[in-house]
Order: sequence, then structure tokens, then C-alpha cells
Amino acid sequence: MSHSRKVISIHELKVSCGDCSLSEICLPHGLNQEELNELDALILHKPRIEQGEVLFRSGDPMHHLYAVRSGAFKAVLSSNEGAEQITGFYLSGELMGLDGFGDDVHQCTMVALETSTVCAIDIDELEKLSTRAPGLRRQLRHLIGAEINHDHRNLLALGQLKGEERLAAFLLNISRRLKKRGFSPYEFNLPMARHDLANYLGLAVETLSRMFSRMIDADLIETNRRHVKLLNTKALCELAQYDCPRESHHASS
Amino acid sequence: MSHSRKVISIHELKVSCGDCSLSEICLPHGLNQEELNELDALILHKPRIEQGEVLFRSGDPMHHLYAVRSGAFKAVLSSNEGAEQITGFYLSGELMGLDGFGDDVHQCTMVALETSTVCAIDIDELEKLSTRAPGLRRQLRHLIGAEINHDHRNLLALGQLKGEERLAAFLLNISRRLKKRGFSPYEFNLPMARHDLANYLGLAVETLSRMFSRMIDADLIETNRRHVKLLNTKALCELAQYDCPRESHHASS
DNA sequence: GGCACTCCATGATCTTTGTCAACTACACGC
DNA sequence: GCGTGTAGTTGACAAAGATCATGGAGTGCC
Repeated sequence: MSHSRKVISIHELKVSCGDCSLSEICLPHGLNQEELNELDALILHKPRIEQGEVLFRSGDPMHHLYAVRSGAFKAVLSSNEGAEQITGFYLSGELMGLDGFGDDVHQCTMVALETSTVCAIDIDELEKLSTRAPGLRRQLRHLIGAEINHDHRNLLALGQLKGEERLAAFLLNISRRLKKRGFSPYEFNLPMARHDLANYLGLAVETLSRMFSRMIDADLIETNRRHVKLLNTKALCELAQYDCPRESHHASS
Repeated sequence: MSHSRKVISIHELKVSCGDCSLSEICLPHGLNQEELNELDALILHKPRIEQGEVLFRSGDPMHHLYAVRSGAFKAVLSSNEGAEQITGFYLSGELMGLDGFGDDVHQCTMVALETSTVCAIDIDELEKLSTRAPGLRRQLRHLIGAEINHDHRNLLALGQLKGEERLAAFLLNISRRLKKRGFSPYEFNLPMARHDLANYLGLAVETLSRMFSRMIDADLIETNRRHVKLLNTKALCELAQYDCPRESHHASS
């Protein structure tokens, strides 16, 4: 029944999960009021993280799970020869740090793509709370499943799709995730630079650039640096060969 | 304190997790006797599954987690255009079905690569038990983490490594997993056909075949169909550019 | 034992993507 | 407003891998 106030952050604007606009996406989703209060008591609001700064590093012992409160992150996995692969991009409300579950040590390095804020949850506390909060267990399970499914989709993309198809799949994926957060699914700013996106898609930057150009020539999209406008979702879906959501005729927002 | 005997299988040779030779790898690892007994009571021993048969299919509602008792499986993820990607191979003691965590529906189709047996655990029962079995929670967490890390390693391979390097990484990975199970890490039979392996590695069968030939020419391995002998682990590690385990001078087993 | 079938290996060719290099556009600092 | 730097684009060429075609080798079936 603890409801002790945490004292970490100076910018204590929206400390409560119940008030948070991301609660429907994030860990609090599906929790009852009691569970919500208990979760709230565990949340540590970390200070602001600037672009390029590291949230945790490969090799760090895992102490927390993190949720993106604002901003965006990339997870970078390195081979011992220096090759690096970005395994995922994390947007607001998404859970980071699951890569530490295996042996309680982080495998990835998590880097902020822009000035960001995160919520941290002590893993031992979360574990304790989860024993008496079935809603929390369920949501954690779903978020873990989402991570796994995301990775599997990516394996499919890298293993079977061509560069242009992978880019289409990526754009639609981002579009869907932004829509879920109340942003336009047709027009948005990518949080990552070309070289990060190229790496994520397993392409050279130059190749990625050509894929963009080809899509622009085919009137599938428009771009201005990181700003992207989807012009022909249907064609993109066909390229991506993955779940074309029934085109709602009113472009929401 | 229930220790009711289950009655499903006719071949009730080794029904108890405590007696199972895989217990150190599988879900029972790290459980105390009490937890072990409770887990045991939940295990359903499914009838034998023949090569090519399906354990669960993409779209099936998720009811169980499965552990490989004997044999091997592949997890196949399909795009809606018919492209298929094998996201993983599962050996004895490994946990299958985590792809259903996201929304309680399986995303992959799990196919037996050879005649196999599995243990099934009802997901609701597991959930109930996990509230009072911290050891089980921990081990489940580790196995989930292992799945995620495996997928991330694979993303790195598909995104950054060349065909031959991916094959080297795969062979070393299998080698390590077999060693853990008490088999020779230097000589083994692959449970999958070339076309499955090619698909998993994101290569054409012909390309994979050439990679094998190249490795044989370089005296890195010997093969006879699915039988593989690793001749130069060090060179393979360099190719795979990933965690060369300190070469123990006595070839175990 | 012979036939058919599947799996695997190899050669020739074409496609896709990576690499090297040059160039443009925008951002920042002065 | 002007240099300087970085991000992004484009072109020419090279490399990796896919595709098509062929042949061999093992396996099951009659």
C-alpha cells in the first residue's frame, strides 16, 4: 500500500502512470487502480538524456527496465570484430532493456537518437510487484512478445526481402506505431539518420538513398531529409508484402 | 502440494522433470524441490510428432509453451505474399511458443525436423504457478532472454555478415548448443536439410552449398550430407567474428 | 537390381548491392 | 553572408549472391 513520492526528477510534470498519455501503450496498460498505484511507486524518472548519450551499455549488469517517455532510442549490438547492428528503434511508450533478461547483463548498447526522457523500473521491484499484480504480468508478457515478434519480422525482412521492400516495410511499421500514438500515419519525421536506418535495414547508406529515390520517382513517397510523406500506402504494402491495413478512407489527423 | 500423476502418454519413460536429463537446460533449471514437483504436475507429455508434422500453426491461439524433449523443430514465419523465413531451430530442452506472447496467438508455424517428442505446459497454469515459484519465474525470464538474444545475434548476422561468415556463426552456435547437451562439439549431425538452413541464413541453397564447399577446400570442416566435422574452430570463430570460446585442449567427449 | 525422386554440388550468367568518388544542400559558427 | 562540416544523393564500377541449368549421389519403392 506504499505510495511514497519519488524525488529524482526536477521536471516532475507527469509523474503518474495513470496520468501519462502513453499508458495505453506502455506498461500500465490493462492495470487496475491498485496495480497502477503500486507501479507508480516504483517508477524512477531519469534525468533528460541528450542525443547520442547512452542509457545502458553492452556488458552492463541489468538493473532496470526502461520505458521511453519522450524521444527515441536505438539498440546497437556489436560483434567482437567491431561490426554493429541496430536491432531496434524505440519510440515513446516502448520498453527497453529486455536484452538483459538472458543472463542479467545487457547485450545491446542503448543510445538516444534525440533528446529524450525515460522511466526506469528496478527489475527486482518489478519482479516483486508482478507476483501480486496479474495485470502487470500480462502486460509485461505482451510487451515481451511484441519485442520477439518485432525481431522475427525483422529476420524475415533481412532474410527474404530486397532493399526496397525492407524500406517499405520499415516505413509502414513506423507509420503504424506513430498512428497508435495519435500522430499522422501519412506524414512524419523519422527520428534516425540515414546511416542508422541503413544499418538497421542491412544496407549501405548509398543503397538506402537509392531506394528512397526510387520510391520518390514512383510517387510512393515524398521526402525532405528526415521528413517523410506516404503517398501510396497500398503500393508500399505490396512492396513490403505484409499486412496492408484496410485503408481507412479518411486520413486520420 | 499436488503431485498428481498425469496419464497422457503411453511411453511414460521419464515423466518427471527432476529425472529428465535436460533439466539443467530447460525450464526446471534452478528450481527447488517444491517448485519442481509443482511444475511436474503441469507437464503434459504430448504424443510423438513425426517429421514434417506441425506442433502449432501461425494464427493458432496460444495455449501452451512447449519444450523439446527429443528431436528438433523449426519455426517458420510467413509474409502474406508467401515468403517464408525460418526464425529459429529448436533443440532438446529449448522452449517453443514464445512468439504467442504478443497477443496470445502464434505468429510462427512450428514444424518437426525429425521424429520428436515435446513437453507442453498450459500457459494459464504456468502463469498461476509462477506467482508462487520465484525460481520458475527467473528461469522463464532467462529463457525468454535467450530467445531475444538469439534473435538479435541473428539480426546481426543477416544484416552485417557475409554468407560464409553466417554459416561459420551457425556451425559454432550449433556446436555450442550440442556441447551443452553432452554431445561432441566437433562432430555432429545437422537436424535440418540444406534448404532449411539456407533459408535460415538468408541464402539461396546453391549459395549455401558453395559456402560449404569453400570451407571444405579451406580445411575448416568436413561434411558428408548432414554430418559435419569442425576441423579448425579458431578459423571458424574468426570468420563468424563472434565469441571464440577458449579452445579447451581436450576435445570433450 | 533398377527406376524414380529428392537432395546436394557445380558451372554460367544476371541481378542486387556494396564500394569508391564526386557533388549538393543544409546547419552552424563566426 | 561566408566558410566549414556533416548528411544525403548520385554515378561508375566491383563484388556478392541469386537464378537457371545440369549432373551426381543417396534413398525408397517396386
